[in-house]
Amino acid sequence: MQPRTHVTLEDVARAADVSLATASRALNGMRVTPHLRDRVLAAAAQLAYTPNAHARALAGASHRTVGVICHDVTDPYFAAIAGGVMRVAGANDLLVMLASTFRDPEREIAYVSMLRAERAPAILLIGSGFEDTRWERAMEAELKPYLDGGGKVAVVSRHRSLKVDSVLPENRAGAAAMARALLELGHRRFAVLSGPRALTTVIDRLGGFRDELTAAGVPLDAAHVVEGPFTRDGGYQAMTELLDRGLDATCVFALTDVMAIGAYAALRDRGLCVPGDVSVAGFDDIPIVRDLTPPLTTVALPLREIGEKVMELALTENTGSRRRIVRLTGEVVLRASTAKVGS
Amino acid sequence: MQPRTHVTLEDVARAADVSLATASRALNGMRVTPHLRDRVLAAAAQLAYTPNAHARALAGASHRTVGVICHDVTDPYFAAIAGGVMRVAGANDLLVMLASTFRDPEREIAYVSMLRAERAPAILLIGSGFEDTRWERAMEAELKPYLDGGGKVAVVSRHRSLKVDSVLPENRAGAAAMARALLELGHRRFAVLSGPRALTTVIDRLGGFRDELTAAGVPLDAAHVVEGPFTRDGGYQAMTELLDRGLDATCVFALTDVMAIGAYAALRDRGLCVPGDVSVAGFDDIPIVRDLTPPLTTVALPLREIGEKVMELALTENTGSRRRIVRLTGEVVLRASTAKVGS
DNA sequence: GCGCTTACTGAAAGCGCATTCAGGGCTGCA
DNA sequence: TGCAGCCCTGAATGCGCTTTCAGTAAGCGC
Repeated sequence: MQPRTHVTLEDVARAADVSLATASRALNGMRVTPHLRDRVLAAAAQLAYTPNAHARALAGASHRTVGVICHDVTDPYFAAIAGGVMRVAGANDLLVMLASTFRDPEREIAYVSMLRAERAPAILLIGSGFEDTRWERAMEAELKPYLDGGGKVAVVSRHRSLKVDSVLPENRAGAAAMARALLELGHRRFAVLSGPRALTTVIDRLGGFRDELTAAGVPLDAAHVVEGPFTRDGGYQAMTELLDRGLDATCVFALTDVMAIGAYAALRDRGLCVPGDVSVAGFDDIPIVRDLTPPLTTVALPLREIGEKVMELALTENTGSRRRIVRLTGEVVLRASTAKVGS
Repeated sequence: MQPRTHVTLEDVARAADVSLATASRALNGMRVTPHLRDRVLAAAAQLAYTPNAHARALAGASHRTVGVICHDVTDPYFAAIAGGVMRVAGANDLLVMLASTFRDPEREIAYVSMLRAERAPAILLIGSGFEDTRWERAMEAELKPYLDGGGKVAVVSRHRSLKVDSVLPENRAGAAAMARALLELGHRRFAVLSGPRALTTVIDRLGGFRDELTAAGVPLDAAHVVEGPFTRDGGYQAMTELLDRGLDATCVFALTDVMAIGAYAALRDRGLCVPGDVSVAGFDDIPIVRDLTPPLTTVALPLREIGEKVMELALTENTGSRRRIVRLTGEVVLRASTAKVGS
């Protein structure tokens, strides 16, 4: 902000002809003679006075801006969760500082540092941590003094090594349930559109899916797992690679809906039909997938609720001695993108 | 934040056995004897010192958190623009406070007030203002002292009465171009899925479309314009209403892509084909519409660029005497959702 | 009407930092 | 060796606010 001078509390006090302390009290709703209070309020309104949040925070009043860090706001998955966070934040008269790391761990840490500097009362980390322990260590180191200082941290889908309150979608169970559902449809030859191996989300979803298949006697060949970034284009590329290799699967499981969208496009570009030629399933149930053609079979996560819960975790005191974990189950939703084999 | 005490600059100075001033200078990269500087830096690292952004802001250093207010982060249109804003913000080492009003004007003003209190160096307003002058007045009143205090404001698609730097998509021209394109395809009977009449975006897009049709001798019957909120469900409802009335149009123009998505669903639920039974066109070109079936004909706006530009406007000084206006043109992109009449 | 409690008010301290203003060590030149 | 001049350091000030602490006026019972 420019060096231009602002209206300060002192100006208001002078205009109302009361002391600074009285003006402060009047503005903060503490007991003040009605007569004086009115004068202060009138003066404040007349001068368009806005208290300086920095001075206020510095003087001890807790301030009301929480920090939220996600990978990418333009991704519907994060947008939906952020929406839930903001609903709860708004209801509690909180401002949200939303940062997008664009999947750069370095930037993520830089953001936490800035949020620490802001003395945000809470920091929310949304989205997979990097299994790469180097970064998780750095993050822990960054978070520790913050927590010691009384800050609150809550996370979604984060690496377990971070000892903080968490919202954990049941990725493993959800993927396993999807495996069962697909097996039930008669599929035996699967391919997986996977994400960066380092992400905990990938480990859980891929692991859950693979283990369930293995248990059913239908092992998943490593050659049928293709990796790509968790984006629409990543899904497109991965699907294309699969096709180039000569896909011999009847069903493709994309670890996220966004990747499945890319897979649809790749399939369409090759003239292949979903689910006629190949069934496709996703994970997350972002709002748009029910409007795809065909609507996507997926594991439905209560995205908005995830956002609400993580904000609530940060807002409520943890009275117990252990960190709290809210587990939210995903439910398989069968839509038209998956067909019975042989039908 | 809790009353728990933080590591302060004083602690660092003491640990490094230098004065407070020297510690401050060392940390801020000003000239200090290397020997002392190293000691300070080492002490800071060792104590996990994080400068208090509030104290810093209060002491005069400009602080680095800009405010962005949009209607709804979960809407891909706003998410895409926010993405652009964040890219530029990130490149400039700025934090973004992103607030979602959920289309409540009262909340929008409350957010501006909070941002003023935060002494954010810039406030960005993304999305249609409410033509209802009552709110625009209130917003002006809120913004005036902020601007007088040296704050920067930049807006996207905002009502013209706000005299601030603006990014303006060419809504009117874009809609007119779309009208021409559709006429060229042979369509003569149109329907429009419109949004809240009060929004400037609605006025421009609807006006541009209608005027162009009228000019071509194909007036748009008021009964063929249905209003709904700018959401997927709003589009669904509006389309359904049109269908219930006995739609006799060959082409439906949705004022936003998001509404068009809802229209697709409504049409599908009635067993109607796009574009076989009716052509559909949208506006915005949010990323997902090219993955719809059929891909949506729309007016493509450079959404990310819009976000980048508005952030840049706020970051650069306006040297001229008049407010700056960046006009971005939309381009008609014909995809498979619109067909030639009779073909 | 006097003394005491109660209820507000106002002065002042201090939150953590950037910055100004002097003062002191040092270099360089004579 | 002496003095001007420069650079760097440290003490002190103030940013705008909340909050304590002391003080004063009002209210009450006697």
